[in-house]
Amino acid sequence: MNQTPAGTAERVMDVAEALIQQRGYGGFSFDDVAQAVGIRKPSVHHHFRTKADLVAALARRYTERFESALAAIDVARRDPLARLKAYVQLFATTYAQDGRLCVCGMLGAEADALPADVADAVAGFFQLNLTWLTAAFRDAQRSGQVATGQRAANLAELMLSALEGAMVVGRGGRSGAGPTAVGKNLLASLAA
Amino acid sequence: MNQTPAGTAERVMDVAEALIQQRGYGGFSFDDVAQAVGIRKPSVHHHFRTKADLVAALARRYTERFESALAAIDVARRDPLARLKAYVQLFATTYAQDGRLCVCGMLGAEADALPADVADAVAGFFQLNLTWLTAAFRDAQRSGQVATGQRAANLAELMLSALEGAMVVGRGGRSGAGPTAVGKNLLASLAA
DNA sequence: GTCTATATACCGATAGAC
DNA sequence: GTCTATCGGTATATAGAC
Repeated sequence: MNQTPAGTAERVMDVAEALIQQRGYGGFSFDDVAQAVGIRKPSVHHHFRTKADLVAALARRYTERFESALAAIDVARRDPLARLKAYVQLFATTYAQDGRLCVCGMLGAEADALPADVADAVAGFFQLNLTWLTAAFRDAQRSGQVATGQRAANLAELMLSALEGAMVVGRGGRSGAGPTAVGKNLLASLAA
Repeated sequence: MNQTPAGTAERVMDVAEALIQQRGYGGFSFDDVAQAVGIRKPSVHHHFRTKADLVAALARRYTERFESALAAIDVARRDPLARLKAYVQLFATTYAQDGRLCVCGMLGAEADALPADVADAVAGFFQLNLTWLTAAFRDAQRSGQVATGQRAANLAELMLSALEGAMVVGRGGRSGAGPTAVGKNLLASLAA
């Protein structure tokens, strides 16, 4: 009647996710994960046959959670600009955890070295974000809160790029303020 | 009288640089470099004692070349906005080579997994860029080409973040337009 | 300056007992 | 579901001949 101790696979993904955010796909091993979870390396393989399986599953879970967060913003906020500000906060919260990068930002940088399944999951994350942001900017332009000189899809890519890049610059350059300030400054610059 | 065949160390750095731009610090080995250069692994160690030495030297060379490119822009262009457009082109040229990332953008993402010497070199690159961009935006604001609502230092971080992020999003998301379009759209949005 | 050979460690992954 | 033991491969790095 007792199946999985209700959560080992999830704990494995939790640990692997944090390691990817800190060191990247090539920067962690099954042994790292095993030690942090408190089991042995073959036990990790029992839950995820290969490293590609583990990271692809983790990237899909990350994307699903992000999708839920976006849906929650749509429910909680009706003001278009308030939605965009809440979106920035999503990245800020991640970065506030010891300077952790977005999982798919890190994996996107390493895209050339990733298994196909993982690269596909990363592409799905970016597509999800661009679609949501495009709609949000379109609404913000219609409500007169964002200038209409640029196409909404272009503003979406600009926003996503700025936030992903702000994490990289903030971490690599040490002095960078991170996604909170960059997102805030971008929205201020785009105001109608 | 014959010293180094005048260039093996440089060829090693050339190859390692391209591999980092494609796969990251953890994604290439001395053997990869040796094969691409056409020598054996211990010969690479003869020129650079450790991997950290190689990558730190390579990152410093990259920063020096970037510094020269910035100086060349200052000489060739007097118009502040034209200088910013030329800056965008620096990133666009890199990305146009098979979607190569900025060396320090890639290394910045991996910062937590980097030897101290390498991380220091990466931080120097970002600092150089932020300093130059801050001066360029300050001049563009004074000439009336860029809106004055934001501090020049904040616009500098926004621009650098957007360009670094555009490479990550463009590569990871496949559909992304890359730094050329993102930089152009940002400058258009910031116009006075 | 380049080579062969090697030391040592770690990697992802599997076999099979409990 | 977790374990011990291990395979085969590759990593960084060094010793010493040419």
